Amino acid sequence: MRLFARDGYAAVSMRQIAAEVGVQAGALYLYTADKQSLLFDLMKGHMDALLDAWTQTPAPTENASARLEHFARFHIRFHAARADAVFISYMELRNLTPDNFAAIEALRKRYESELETILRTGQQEGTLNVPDTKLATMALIAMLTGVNTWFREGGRLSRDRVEDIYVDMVLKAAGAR
Amino acid sequence: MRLFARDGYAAVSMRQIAAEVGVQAGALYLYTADKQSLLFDLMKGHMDALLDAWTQTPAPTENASARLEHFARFHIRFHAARADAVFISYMELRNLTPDNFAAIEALRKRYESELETILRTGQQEGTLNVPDTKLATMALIAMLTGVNTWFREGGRLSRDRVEDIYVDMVLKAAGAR
DNA sequence: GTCTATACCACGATAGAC
DNA sequence: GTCTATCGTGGTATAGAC
Repeated sequence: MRLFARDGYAAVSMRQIAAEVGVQAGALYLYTADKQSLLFDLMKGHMDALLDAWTQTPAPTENASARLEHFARFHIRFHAARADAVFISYMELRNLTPDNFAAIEALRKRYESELETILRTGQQEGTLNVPDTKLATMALIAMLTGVNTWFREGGRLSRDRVEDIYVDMVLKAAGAR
Repeated sequence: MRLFARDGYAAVSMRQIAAEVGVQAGALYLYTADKQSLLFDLMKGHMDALLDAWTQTPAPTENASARLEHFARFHIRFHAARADAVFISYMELRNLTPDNFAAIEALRKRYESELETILRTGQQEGTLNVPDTKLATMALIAMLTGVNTWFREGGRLSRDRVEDIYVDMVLKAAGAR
């Protein structure tokens, strides 16, 4: 995972991976069918963990605006804690075989639909005001996941402060009242 | 550019590139020093074109809120028209040599600082309200560039409608009054 | 379960004929 | 300016000894 995240799937050789874990290249094939499976298993594991974690986090019941804040905080925290897996899951999609790609894509859509449901509910009950729930879903996820591209521990702002600031912008963008 | 965008720099061979343009692999080296230069020149060309286009677009003078809307529309339009170059410029950064990476990074920072200046001015004059100009810069750019990951011509919404909706969310997120 | 050795292939880049 | 041919290297994956 570390090597794929740093150099990219196509640029990492099985020999390098073997060296990293302290065996010879041939021994890797006792644990994985081929290089492609290695990539797919990493991505699948990440998406499963994401959906599991979300399902098991108790959501606020008051209104959709509170649930949106809850989602934003969950998203930032979960993704910040797994920068390598997140990076791979966005960057290496094109290196998946068609079947594997479809499987990962389905999981990603399931996660996105969780946010879309919140936005649609908020629109209906009047606690949120988004011009288009589908576009707002994509826009907010892109914004939140973007934290990973620049945030580094020990910088100007703490993780919690960054989270608060992004939550503020997310709620405003979604017209929370 | 098309091959790099579709399969990734590391996965595309000089032989494939040669076949795409209708020559043999050896002939490519009459036009480029090596594969790395090919990537760098594509990225450099894209960033130069971006900064040139922005500099040459007349910006509104009334207030920062108007300039933010102008920036958002410019960003979406410019990036939508060059999906391949944008994709490469974000995905292949790690395949640049350190020197080449630094050169591209400097250009990217120059572009980001254009948006940051708008946000800071708006904060001072009171037409915008962002919790942190640096974070808002990163958040808004991530949101706007995200359009490219899902937008396809001929879908549910026209390009102009998508642009309007994103502008609405950008202005709200930046606390435009 | 891990090693060494290797089959087979494709890579980037260059040389030299035309 | 483009071709064919090739150099040297390194890729994934497997075979078979231990």
